[in-house]
This record gives sequence, structure tokens and C-alpha cells, in this order.
Amino acid sequence: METPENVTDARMTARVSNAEIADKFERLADLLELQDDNPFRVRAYRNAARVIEGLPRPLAEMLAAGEDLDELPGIGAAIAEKIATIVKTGKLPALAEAAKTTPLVLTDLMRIPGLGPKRVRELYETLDVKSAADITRAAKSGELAQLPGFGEKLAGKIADAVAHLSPEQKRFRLADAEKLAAPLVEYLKGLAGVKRVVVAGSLRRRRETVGDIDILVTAGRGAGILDKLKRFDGIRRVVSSGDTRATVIVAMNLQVDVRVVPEASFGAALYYFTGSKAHNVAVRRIAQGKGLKLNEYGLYRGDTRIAGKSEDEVAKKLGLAWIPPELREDAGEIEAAAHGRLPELVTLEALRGDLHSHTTASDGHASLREMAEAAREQGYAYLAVTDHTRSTRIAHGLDPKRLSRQFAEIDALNETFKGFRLLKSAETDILEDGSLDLPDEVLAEMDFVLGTVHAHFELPAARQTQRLLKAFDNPYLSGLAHPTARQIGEREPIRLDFDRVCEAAAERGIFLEVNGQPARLDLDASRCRRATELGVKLAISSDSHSAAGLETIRFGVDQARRGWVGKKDVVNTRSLRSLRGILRRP
DNA sequence: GCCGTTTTCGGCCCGACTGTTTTCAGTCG
Repeated sequence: METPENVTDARMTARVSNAEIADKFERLADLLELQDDNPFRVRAYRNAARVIEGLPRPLAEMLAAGEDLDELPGIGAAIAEKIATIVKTGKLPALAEAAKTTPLVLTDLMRIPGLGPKRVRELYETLDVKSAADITRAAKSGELAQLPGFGEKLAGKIADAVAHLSPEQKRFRLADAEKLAAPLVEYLKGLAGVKRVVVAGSLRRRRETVGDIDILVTAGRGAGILDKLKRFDGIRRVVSSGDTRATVIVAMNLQVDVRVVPEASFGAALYYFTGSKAHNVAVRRIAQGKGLKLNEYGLYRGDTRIAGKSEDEVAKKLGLAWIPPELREDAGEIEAAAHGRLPELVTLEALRGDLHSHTTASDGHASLREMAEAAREQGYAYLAVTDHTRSTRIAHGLDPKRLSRQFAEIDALNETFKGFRLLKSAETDILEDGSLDLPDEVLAEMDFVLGTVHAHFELPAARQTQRLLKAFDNPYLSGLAHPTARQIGEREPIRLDFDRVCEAAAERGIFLEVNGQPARLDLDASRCRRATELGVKLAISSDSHSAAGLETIRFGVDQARRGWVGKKDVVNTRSLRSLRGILRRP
């Protein structure tokens, strides 16, 4: 029996988030770099910050559970101890120590394009520059250009960068970045001499947000692609442009890097340009260990190129299996590829149906029939209709009476289908006390029950966890929709003991959803990975509110793949018969 | 500061572009 008391322990009250811890190490790296400290030490801190940011669980919770943090990649005894100190005191003494001689505010200046540690230090030591406003002043007075190594042009560029400084560097949702990149990709494809145009970088890795766009072009010599690129009318500004690479700014202030390589280097260039940086570094180290050199032009033994045409060729020569781009984050995929242990990732094609959709009955824009037809066109065997329930008034949530009418309508429609079924369900509110928004006799009418948190996002972790566990105790509940309720860039995930929720879900056979709405992508990739490690089954769903919206399920597939999720982990890769076998009934 | 199919010490990815330079430093990805 679960009580609030036995989920209220130290790990639940932790206030220092992983993001804050990562930021402290990032700042420490900045300060040490300003102080010209050992660059490898600096890199170690940055590396640790990156690892910390990608963790699925709060470090505070892992510490409370007695886990050894120095088993995490890139985190050794020294950093593990520093993390423990931060969790305990909220402070990183090494950071305070470094800030004694180098003001912490200087780390903000290092975020300005064109300013790195050397230039910031020069600005500070010579002109006592400590802020963006100081830079503007120094530029106006002409002092900036007088600094050694600066000059008129550089001073102008820096002043310009300061003037166009946005409050924080913006990242774009994956779906938005895709749309913004499309016209430029089409334009490049249409240019004479162009052989291939491929999107690489974080967009190819399908990261949930994208900071800039990388496009790889193969073309014959002298095709002048980068000159023609500048004539594309969607380009606002050219940041830099050389023989093989150009950086431009397009709509929404989005940065696009275009790289042109010869066809023979396509594979090596695609590998290099896809990243991530950490993955590339690790793979190049493997090359180095074999006495080879890997760069964007190929894999070399001495001056001889031994691979480069395709990614597969490069990987093979390094003794690795080809790694899907979604996994290239230096998070264990390289070891797995070396030992033939890469997971067989779920694919869009493997999905047999969709377990989350809405109709005009609640806040959708298509009728039952229209949704069914769209699902059949998609090749699905089933589509669950999961309109909102009465507590979600803003979405015209359904009460038992309206639901029962909908179920009758679904029954009638199903009579007309062959090889396809609409499933009766509802996106049922989990109320603050963990009870469901509908009585059991209504839940009993459904093919399965989907539960979700739509209000009271701010509960403390212990209560939020307890709320979900209580909902899981309802024998009708089969799945949990958008489990953390986060919205990218708008709402933080609800606080809960994620492992505990996963353990309970695994025990009871409740699936967690990977919601494909571009603003949600919930579970996120790292939680997908953690959940499946703990034996939880997932459903990848569109949460579509229109017929066309069914296609957003692919963004859910992307995140599941990034989370190492295999076909067998996903319930809606099953046939309807097999799916029915695992949906809960009392 | 981290890490180990050479290593518990001695390494630590690699190249493009810019602007400042008389041959390269700084920044970026």
C-alpha cells in the first residue's frame, strides 16, 4: 500500500535541478578558460555539463538513492564530489574561487558571437569592459578598434553583434526548423551542378529543438554553389562565406550553415556534419587509435583515403556498425556499435495504429468519420478516439451522457469498416486526488482508458507521484498520456519521482505515451530510454486534433528512437488482436 | 579533469573562415 509518507523522502525535496548544476560547470569552464587554465580541464567541465543536461533523472535523486555518480561517462571522482557539494549546499566553491579573480559576468560576454575567452579577457583587462553596454561604449569611442589584434572591421562586427543581441539564444522546435529549412533545401536542389542536398546536424539527429540548420551539398568543382546561395531571396544576412562553407541567416533569425563537398567525400562529410560534436570527437579518437585520421573529406591512412563515399563505409573501416543519426550523442552508442549491440529502433512504418486522437466532440476539428478515414489512408488497423472528459471544460470535455452517444456512433461506424476499427476511449482527467474523471461503469464501456494530468501541474513531487500511483490503482487505466505534461519552452515537466512511476507502470502493465505534438514530445528522449530500461511499454501517439494532424506521430517516433526504443517496446506496433491482449481489464 | 583492446601516466579531434597579421591567432562548429 502506497501512502504519501513513504514517497516523501530526501530525493523528493531536492531543489537543485540538473540544468542549474550543468550551468555551474559551464560557467566554471568559462572562467577557467578566461584564466587560460588547462584546456583539457576546461573541456572536462563542459563535457560533464553536457552529460548532466542529458540525464533523465535529477542528480539529487540519484545521490539520495546512493548511486555512484562517477560511473557516469565524463564524470570522475572530482566532479562527482563537486556535484554532491552543489546538491547539499547549492554552491560550487570552485566557481566562487575562480570568480574572485575573474568576474562571473564576463561569462555572459563569451556568449556574444565573435567573442571568445581571449578577446573577452583583453577587453576586460585593457578597457575594464564588463557588460554589453561597455562594449558599445568602447566601440563608439574607438578604443575597441585600437586593441591589439582587433582593428576597425572586427570592432564593427562585435558592436553589431551586441546591437542585435537577443535576450537568449533561441532554439527552434524540430517541426518549425524543418519548415524553415525546406525552401532553402528546395532552392539548392534546383541549382545547376548540384548532385545531392541533405539536411544534417541536429535536425537529422531529430533533436527536439534545433539551434541552427546544417545543409550538406555535393556538387562538381566550380559549380559556384555558395555564390548562388547568396542570391536566394530568403537570406537576410551572410555571416561568412568561403570556398566550401557559408553561414547565412534566414527568416526568424535562424542560422543556416551550408557545406559543399565533392561527391567522393559525401559519407565522411555527412558523418562529420551530422554530429553531435561529442560523438564526432569520440569517433575520431577511435580512428586515431587505429592509426587513421577522420575528417570531413574521408578516413585516411597517411595521405591515402580509405573510405568516404558513404557513412556505412566509414563506419565499417572503423570497426563499427552504422549508427542511426538519432543515437549519435556519445551516450553509449559507439560501444554498442563496436560490439554489435545497437538496438533495432522502432520505425514509423512499424506502427499499426494510433492511440490518441480528438474529434469535434471535444476540441478536435474533424468528425469521427473523417478521422477514421484519415487513419485508414495512413494504413492503420486502428485509431483510438480519446476526446477530453468533462473536467477539461475549455476543450468541451465529454460527460458520461455524451460519451455514451459517441460510443454508439463508433459502434455503428465500425460496422462499415473492414480491417479497421475505431477504439472507444477517452483522454480521462486524473483529478488532483488521483481519482479519474469518470465513473467505473463508463470506463467499463471503453476499449481502454487513457489517463492524463491536465491541471494542478504545480504539486510537489511527492504528491504528484502519489496522484499518479493512485490513478494507476484504477484497474481500468491502461495508459498515461503526455506523462510529464511539459510543453517545450513553455511549461516545465511536472515534478515527480519518475522511476517510481515507471516501476508502478511496468508492474501493472500500464503504457506511457510518447506524444508526437511538436510542442510536447512527451516523454522526451531520455525519459523514453529510462522508462524502457525499467521495463515500461510505450505508445507512440499523434494526439491529433485534425485529419492532417495524424502525421505528427512521426515526431514521437523520432524521440522514441533517440531514446533507444525498439519496436517491441511500443504497444501500437502490435496487431489489434495482440494489443487487446495487453490492455487492462479488471 | 577524465580515461584505458597499447596505458593508472600521458595523452586528450580536426578543419574552415575572418581579420589581423607578415606567418597566424581567435572563434566556431
